[in-house]
Amino acid sequence: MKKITIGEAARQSGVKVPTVRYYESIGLLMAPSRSEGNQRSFEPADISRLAFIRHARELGFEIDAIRTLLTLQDDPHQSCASADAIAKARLIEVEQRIRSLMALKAELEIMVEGCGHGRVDQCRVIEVLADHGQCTHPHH
Amino acid sequence: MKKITIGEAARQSGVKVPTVRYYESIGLLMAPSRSEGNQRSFEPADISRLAFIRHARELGFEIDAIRTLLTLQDDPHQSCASADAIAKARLIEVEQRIRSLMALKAELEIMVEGCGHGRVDQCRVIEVLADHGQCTHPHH
DNA sequence: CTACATCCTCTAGCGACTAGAGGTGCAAGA
DNA sequence: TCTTGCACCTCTAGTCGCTAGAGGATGTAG
Repeated sequence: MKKITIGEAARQSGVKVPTVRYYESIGLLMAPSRSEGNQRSFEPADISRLAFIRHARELGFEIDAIRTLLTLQDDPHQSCASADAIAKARLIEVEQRIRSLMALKAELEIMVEGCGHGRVDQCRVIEVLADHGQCTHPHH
Repeated sequence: MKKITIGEAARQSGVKVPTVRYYESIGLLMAPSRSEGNQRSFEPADISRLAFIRHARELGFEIDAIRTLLTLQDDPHQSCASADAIAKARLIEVEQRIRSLMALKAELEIMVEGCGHGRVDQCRVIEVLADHGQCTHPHH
């Protein structure tokens, strides 16, 4: 079997080298075997696992959630109810975040549009920040 | 003049007590005068400043950006071009974040809808995570 | 054999707080 | 007046998910 270095694993999975080591250190990735000269030697399964982690991180799952998802993946006979619950919770988070950001966007637009590019004492950006009561959408 | 304790300042501004002290420690808030017994004694202007900071934080501005916005607020004769630029940059960030979250939302919905609530080996949540190629929107 | 890239471990730092230990101040009730 | 008990004080360390750097070992190509 060919030896996969940490650099190669990083390239193939899209996870950076120090991050791979970090994942190993927090037990998200099994410590791989080592070469004569103490260098990590990964297997194809490790690359898949890293890609899984990376994708889950991109979707905004927290490390602890990923830990659960990984143990589920490791045992395919389990019920996927936990995985479903984690994904649903994340979906709700994302939906809330989007709503909140939309409100912020509206408020920022008012600030930016109202700015007459003059002096600060006429600036709507500063003014709106100073007085929350002026927000059209007090969602936060 | 009445003395405003840190607890009162926190209540009125909506910033937590330890956070007020933190803001003082990083120089975002002038150190207030102290009472006989070494307790902080705030003035109404400090409350406004804290409310300003809190609002800006809620809008997602970073501490450094807020520092700039505060110096602008302190000198109303300056041009508000910087404030405008900061707000515009933040607006662009928020818009990008919304777009990205919409893509995530779509992907999470596919995962959750596809979940048959059976065993993990048929679970779309795990499957999609394991294979990024299945994403309909590879925006990330 | 000599560069040079890549690897190793270890520690410290990022942002923006938050938690906790261990101690002091102060107002109100007995 | 004393005591209870909350609010205050400083200081350090922890949170999350990495990232950067020091200082050294290994592996490969010319």
